[in-house]
Amino acid sequence: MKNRGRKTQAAVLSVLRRQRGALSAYALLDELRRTKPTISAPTIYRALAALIERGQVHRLESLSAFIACKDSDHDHASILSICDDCGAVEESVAPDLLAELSKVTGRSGFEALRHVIEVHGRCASCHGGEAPA
Amino acid sequence: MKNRGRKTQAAVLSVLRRQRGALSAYALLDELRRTKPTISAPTIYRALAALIERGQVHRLESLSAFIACKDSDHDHASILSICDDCGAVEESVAPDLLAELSKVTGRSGFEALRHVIEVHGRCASCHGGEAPA
DNA sequence: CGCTATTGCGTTATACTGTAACACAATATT
DNA sequence: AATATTGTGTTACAGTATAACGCAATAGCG
Repeated sequence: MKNRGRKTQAAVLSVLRRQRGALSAYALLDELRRTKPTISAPTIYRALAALIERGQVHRLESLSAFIACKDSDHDHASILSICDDCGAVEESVAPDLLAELSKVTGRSGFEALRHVIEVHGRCASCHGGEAPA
Repeated sequence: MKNRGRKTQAAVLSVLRRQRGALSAYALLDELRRTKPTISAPTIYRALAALIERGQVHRLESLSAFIACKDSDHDHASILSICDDCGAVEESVAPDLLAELSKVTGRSGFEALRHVIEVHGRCASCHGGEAPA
C-alpha cells in the first residue's frame, strides 16, 4: 500500500493551499493540531519532504517556511518572489533564465543540479500602496 | 568609537576565510572558543550580521551556514554554487542575469530588492572524480 | 485463515539555529 | 570628574529540525 502517509500529506497540502503566504513548519503544526491534536513535528516534516519531492510544496530557504505550489505543471525549479511587507509569495517560471544560470555556474565545470532562486522585495499592492509603518 | 565590535568581527572573518567551505554559526562558535572560551551565540550572530551588511560574508540560506566573500569588490548579489559532495562554495557574478531576474519577477509589478541565488550540484573535481560513497 | 516478516508512520526526546532582554563597558557630554 | 548614551557581551529562551524507537499496517508463508 502506497497511501499510508497520504492522509497527512493531503491535510498538510490543504492547509498550505488555504494560505496567502508561506507557513512555518510549526505554524502548520498548530493549524493541523486543531483537527488532530496529537500530531507532532516529525510527522509534519515527513509529509513536507514527500510533498516537496513531488513538487507540490516549495520550501522557502530564506524564510524556513513552506508554501503550496501554485501551478502544478512545472517540473523545473521555481522563482519565488517574496513580499517582505505582506508575506505574499509569487511563483514565476523562466526556463531560459535557469539555463543561463547553469551556464554561468558551469564556467568552472560546476554541474548544477538544483536551483534555489528567491527574490525578496515588495509586491505590486504593497509598494504601490501606503507607506509602511 | 566605531571599532568596538570590530575585534570579534575580524576574528569571525579570519576563521571563515580559513575554510574551504561554509561554516554553521555553531561550528564557527566552537572554533572561536578555542581562543576565547567565553564567546557565545549572539556575539557571533551580531558579528555575522555586521559582516553580511558590509558584504564581507554571505549567508547560505539553503544551508543555514556562512562563508567569507571571496571577491570583495562587488556590491550586487552573488550567485553561490554549492558542491553537495565536498562542500566547496564558488561565487559567480552576473549582473545581466540579475537584471533579467528582476524583469521576470517584475512582470506582476513586484519590486525586487534582494536576490537569493544558490545552486546546488557538484564541483568540477567531484563530478569528474571517483564515484560517491 | 492465522503467523511471521517487513515497511515505514507516529511519537518521544533531543540537537541545532537564532534572538529577546538585560547588565555592563566604553565613549560622549556637561 | 560625574552623568548620559550607545551598543557589546551574556544569560536565558524561543523556533527549527531530526535521530531513534516502537507500533500499525500490510505482505508473504504455512
